[in-house]
Amino acid sequence: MAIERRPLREQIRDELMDRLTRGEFAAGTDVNEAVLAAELGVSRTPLREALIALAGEGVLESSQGRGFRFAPVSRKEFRELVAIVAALEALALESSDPDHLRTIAPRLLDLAQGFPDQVAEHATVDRRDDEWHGLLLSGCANERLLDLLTRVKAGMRRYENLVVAEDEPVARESEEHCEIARRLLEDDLPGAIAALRANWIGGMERMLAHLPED
Amino acid sequence: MAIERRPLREQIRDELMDRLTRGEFAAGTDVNEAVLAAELGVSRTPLREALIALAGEGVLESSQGRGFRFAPVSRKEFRELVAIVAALEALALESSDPDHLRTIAPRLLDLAQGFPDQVAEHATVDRRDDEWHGLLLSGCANERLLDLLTRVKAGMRRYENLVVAEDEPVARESEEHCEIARRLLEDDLPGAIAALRANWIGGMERMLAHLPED
DNA sequence: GTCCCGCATTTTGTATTCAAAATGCATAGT
DNA sequence: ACTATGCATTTTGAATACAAAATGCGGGAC
Repeated sequence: MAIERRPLREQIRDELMDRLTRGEFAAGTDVNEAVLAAELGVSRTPLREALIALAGEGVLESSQGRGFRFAPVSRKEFRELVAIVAALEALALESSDPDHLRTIAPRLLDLAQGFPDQVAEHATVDRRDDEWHGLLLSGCANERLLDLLTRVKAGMRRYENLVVAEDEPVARESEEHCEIARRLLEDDLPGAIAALRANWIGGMERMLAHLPED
Repeated sequence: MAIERRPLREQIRDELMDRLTRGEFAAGTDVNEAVLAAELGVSRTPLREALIALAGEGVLESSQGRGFRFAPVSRKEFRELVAIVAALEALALESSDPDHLRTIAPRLLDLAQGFPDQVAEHATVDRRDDEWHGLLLSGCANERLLDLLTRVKAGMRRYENLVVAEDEPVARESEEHCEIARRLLEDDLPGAIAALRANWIGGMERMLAHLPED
């Protein structure tokens, strides 16, 4: 039995991210520390520590005397975040071991091909997408880069539940993943990186189409 | 008179970064919260909040029950950080307004040419380097990217005071900056980006040569 | 009726207190 | 002599208490 021994602030951070992903917090709304702390069954101290950590990831904003609020969303920021993640994942791929990439390529192809047909709800699609990208980057030895990526992606999570789910984009996404995997199979790293960039940019466009105007 | 009205945690964070840059904290050493808080004249609460923020930037590490320590340095991590910053600055340049770049190119050239001759101490060189890169990125509209860059660069600051200062590298740095500026003058954005990457990689090599082995 | 001022209330920011875990040392046992 | 165990001390983690700032409301002036 591995008993849970982590600081409360981390558990709270994770719990808040979970709730955020579930759409329980509206962007732009204030955090009431006392209420939230009571709800979580902890004191304000570790809660505030978690809030500060999340503010560092761009999930929250804070202003003097006014506390924390869930960062407002905007099409502009979404584009910015996608550009950053695309560049970072491209770098991660670039600095991955080519042998390892060749090894995982078949599995990546399988994953991408296997699931597009079966209808899945939004959350499932996202989870599978995360898994796929996780495997793609599993050969990157740059730990700081992987750290940074997870943090930036955390900042993107608040956009996931804003888009209206559709069928077509899922199929498109799958096709793009296949394309990347195929390039890797052929040892065409530059091609794979270009396809990866295209995947992010394309995904962004598709999501922007379903994002409400500011 | 603009009176200082910022949360203590932010002032503390800045003060700690200042001290870190001055080399007052050795990498790998533990933080004693009570002692440091007393030294700064604040309570442990805002100090811990600052420490958590710095941990999010990779300057500190924390482990359950053992508190915070200044993150150990390694040649591996340094290479990782440089790779990240190079990619991010390249992206920033890529997404800058070409007109603006052309406008600032002369000033960049001036700055790069003006100062290599005069001998300057390490801290001055770094500050000037920061200023130059700041100007270079001044046309980037991606706010999240600029934010991220400053945070990642903060994580790099602990390496600055580890290298033994030399004369030759400064001159080399200056020449590379000139090269970048010239490319921008000629409207050669891809060339400028390549030169920028080379500048980071080259600077890394030069610093690595003066970094002690792990 | 509207605007402004001041007070009461709420909420955040910081300090202090308490609890729990880790560290170090001394001692007993092998 | 070396290891292990128990206790005292130190240090962190979390909760509570206190102070200061912001918000909201009601009354009065115009």
